[in-house]
Amino acid sequence: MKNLEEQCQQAGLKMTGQRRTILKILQDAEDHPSVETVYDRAKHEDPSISLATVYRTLSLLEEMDIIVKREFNESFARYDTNTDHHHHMIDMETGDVIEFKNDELEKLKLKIAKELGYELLDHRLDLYGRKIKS
Amino acid sequence: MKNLEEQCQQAGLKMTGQRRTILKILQDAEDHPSVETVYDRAKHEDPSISLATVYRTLSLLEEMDIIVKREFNESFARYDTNTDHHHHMIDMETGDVIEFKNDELEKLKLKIAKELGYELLDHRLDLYGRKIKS
DNA sequence: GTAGCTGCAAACTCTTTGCAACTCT
DNA sequence: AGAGTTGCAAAGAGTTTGCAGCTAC
Repeated sequence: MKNLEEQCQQAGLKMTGQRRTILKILQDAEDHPSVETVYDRAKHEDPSISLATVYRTLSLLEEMDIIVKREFNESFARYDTNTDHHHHMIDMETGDVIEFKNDELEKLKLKIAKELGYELLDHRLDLYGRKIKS
Repeated sequence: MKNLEEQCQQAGLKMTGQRRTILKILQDAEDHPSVETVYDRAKHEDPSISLATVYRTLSLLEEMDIIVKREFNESFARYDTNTDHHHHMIDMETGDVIEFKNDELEKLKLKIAKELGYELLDHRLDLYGRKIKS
């Protein structure tokens, strides 16, 4: 993934301490953190940071297509740092989110859209399951 | 689709006027109404019905697996009266939601889950697109 | 008669926003 | 210096809940 700080600077955003903190958290994130999670991690670095700033920054980054907002069947949103096209397997016991790609699926979804008479602009596939103990 | 009123009665629910009203609306619905939409339609039949009752009834029906709660990328939930397994093509220009089924997809999703080491409990595929003018 | 249901209003959760103070450039 | 950013607290949307009265069984 590209350097987020550079991308933001080039877009003309002011690089404040709070933004640097949030960008670093996103860059390092290997999960799909909620706003609250980003806020908790940020407070660790900078205890004075506010939740409002986290909300504002994440919305901003989403508009810039730097991160993607995801709404699984939860009461809150999560953010996805990896903007490559992929899908999600959600572990219903632990809440873990596993990313995967699948070429067959990519072909199939185009075919389905075409059959319905639509040009495909976006899509999502979320699988919900339970880990099989082996 | 089976008669909703019967299903509810058999489950031991009291058949109040409000419930009858809501069940009729769901039975007749050909779309994926939000809580507010169900409420609006219900008030038409019975102006004294309350939003809280609509919320309570829909949650109840969802727990009984009579309807399915859907969260598209909107700030509110919709309910799906058709519990057959199907997916959605969302028209990004009009907001229309088209249902479809696809056997190939059903097979593929099972295969993917298995490869990831998961037992599949639920899933969703939403396609977002624009109608092709012919 | 009574368990369960209802309407109302208050409360709750997640998110957004107005504003005065502050800070990057 | 000035536009953009921040923290705070208040407000907003959507949803849930406690309670006293009501209703189906």
